[in-house]
Amino acid sequence: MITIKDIARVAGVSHTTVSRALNGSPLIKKVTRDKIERIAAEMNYVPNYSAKSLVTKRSFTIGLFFSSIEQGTSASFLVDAIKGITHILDENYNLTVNGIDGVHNFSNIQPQRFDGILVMSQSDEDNAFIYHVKKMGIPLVVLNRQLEDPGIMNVVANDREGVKEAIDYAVLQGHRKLAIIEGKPGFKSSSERKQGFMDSLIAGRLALNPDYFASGDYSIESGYAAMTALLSLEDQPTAVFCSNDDMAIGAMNACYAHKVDVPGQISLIGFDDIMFARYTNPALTTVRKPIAEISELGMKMLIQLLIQPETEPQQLFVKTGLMVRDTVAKI
Amino acid sequence: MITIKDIARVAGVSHTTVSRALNGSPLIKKVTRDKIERIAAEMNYVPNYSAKSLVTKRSFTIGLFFSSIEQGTSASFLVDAIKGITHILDENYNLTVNGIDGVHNFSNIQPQRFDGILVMSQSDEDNAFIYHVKKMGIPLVVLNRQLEDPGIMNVVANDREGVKEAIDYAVLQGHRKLAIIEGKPGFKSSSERKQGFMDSLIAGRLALNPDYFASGDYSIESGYAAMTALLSLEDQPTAVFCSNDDMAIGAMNACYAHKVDVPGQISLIGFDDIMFARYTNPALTTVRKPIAEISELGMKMLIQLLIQPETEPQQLFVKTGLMVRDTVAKI
DNA sequence: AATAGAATTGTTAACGATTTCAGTTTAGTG
DNA sequence: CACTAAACTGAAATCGTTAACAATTCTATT
Repeated sequence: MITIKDIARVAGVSHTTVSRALNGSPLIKKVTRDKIERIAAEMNYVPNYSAKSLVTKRSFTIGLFFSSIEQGTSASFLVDAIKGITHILDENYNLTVNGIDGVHNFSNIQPQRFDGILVMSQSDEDNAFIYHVKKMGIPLVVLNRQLEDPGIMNVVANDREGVKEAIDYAVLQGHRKLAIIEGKPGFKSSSERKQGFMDSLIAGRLALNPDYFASGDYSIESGYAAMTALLSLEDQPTAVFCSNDDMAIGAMNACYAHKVDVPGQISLIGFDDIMFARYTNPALTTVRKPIAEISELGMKMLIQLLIQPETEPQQLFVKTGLMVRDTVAKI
Repeated sequence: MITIKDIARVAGVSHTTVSRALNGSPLIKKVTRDKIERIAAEMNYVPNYSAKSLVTKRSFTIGLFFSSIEQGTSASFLVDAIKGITHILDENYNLTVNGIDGVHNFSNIQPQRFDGILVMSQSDEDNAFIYHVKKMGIPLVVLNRQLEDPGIMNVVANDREGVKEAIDYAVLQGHRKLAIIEGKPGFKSSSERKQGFMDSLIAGRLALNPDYFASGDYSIESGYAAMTALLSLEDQPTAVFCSNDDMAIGAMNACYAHKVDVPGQISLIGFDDIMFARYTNPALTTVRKPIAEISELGMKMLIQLLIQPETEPQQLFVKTGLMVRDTVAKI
């Protein structure tokens, strides 16, 4: 492996000069810099990042942490997040991916090992991790889950508003009896989406029927079960909002199994707009959650934080969008 | 930040002794080791990995490279792979995730930065990257795509055999007119699956009708288009093998759009067994491809390679399995 | 009690970069 | 032409660790 000293020898300068030339220091004459850069290229020089890190105390790695990758994290989620991030991230930074539930030893999470950390958070349980990162003084952006703490940079979708818009649309189509299949208890997104649902009903002066609040946990199976329960009701709802697309797919399966026509008998609305949403039969009307945009924006904020550690933390909202497809009937 | 020298001062020994004690060297007396470990724990010592890396020339990071994460990589794929790997990987190793199409500068790929590399390969085009890694002498395991080169550790599913088994099953159900929607041209998996398809037909002494070979590219849309073409045929097939589940979903949509009953009029078989396969209507009969197992096994081989660089490369096959569900009719 | 040999521990020099401070050119000014 | 400021370059220290080799302390043997 060739080092700056080798280059220095060939160029007839000190290794200090080489270091400066290669790092764009203004102290170096143009001709010297050009010569050194040429020689470095010719010799296929690649800097040793361990040495760099040791002295600059920067690790050149960004950590992306999910609540869990073993369970509960829908697949498209992870991909879109990684896409959004690598899209922005400088090529000689490393992006590491981990589940928070997989780090048993917080001591590995220190400034020394991560220049910055992105947390794709789904649950309050992540807070222990988040506060550890904060305490360690590592630049941090929390994505996807709205935080109470204004001291942490936070990028989220406006779930509540997005759901309200979707339910408003269903009401506009004539629906008066609307049910919800709720998300995983304890997840902030669950309560936000439920709020959006209720906001719309209240704004439309519609009754909140306790029978129409079915519980779920974001899994396909729970959507199936909740829908089955809803279908067994004396007074069936005409439209059901599912707190994510996976549950909507489960719900659609339940309808299929019980020979209930969608949207003829029951209308369905999902949340997320996963890739398959447009390919269910009929195609699922849902709220698009822009994970890639959230991640991209989050990464941008993190970079900002790396450059200017004193940047004031803010809470940024990314707009959701209603994707009108074929599962909501006009009645 | 506290260093081994701080510990040495407190313990009244040299920093070398501390280093040895903390790294399990047999040269250290038990009482000394115990004392040092106790002090280190009390002082919340965490080793500086940059310094460690600099002198040991190990980076403590493993690179996972996909052909692309921008396109063509189905979501569940990536998640399952990461799951399988993190499951095995030691906690103080970092796992970085990247698209090969995202590395424009091969010079960043060196032994210095990666202790080992896993390539989740889909296309021949990855070869340039793969051979760069090999040339650099970085321990390497290629997953998912079968390589010609016996000099590289390779873990793959037995696609061909898996498909043959599935088609055999369809033939057993009475199907005589079978079509295939092929995968993305240039992908090894495409030709392997096609081969398995043909193997079965030949073994069953069935004719190979050129009209029944429709081209696709693994995308949902291409499945839709190919199925539409197949449906316009004078003499329609009774069963269609789709080279992956995404295309099968597209194909199912095409049937739905053309009011063709599945499996009443046309039977469908997929490949991969993605999470949604069991929730299509009707549920998709498909071949399960064990990505998590492949990744896990691959990671194990890589660890083996890290310990014993001279381990003989081998080609390992992981078994696929036929998931019989509801899209193949008995006729 | 002396001593060889084994068992521990310590000294010092890397590893490959950046950075501080000092030294040397070069250019500009009177 | 001398002198000073600006521009550039170099020497040496430093980052936190491991490792080669040297030195010391035990243990057991004579």
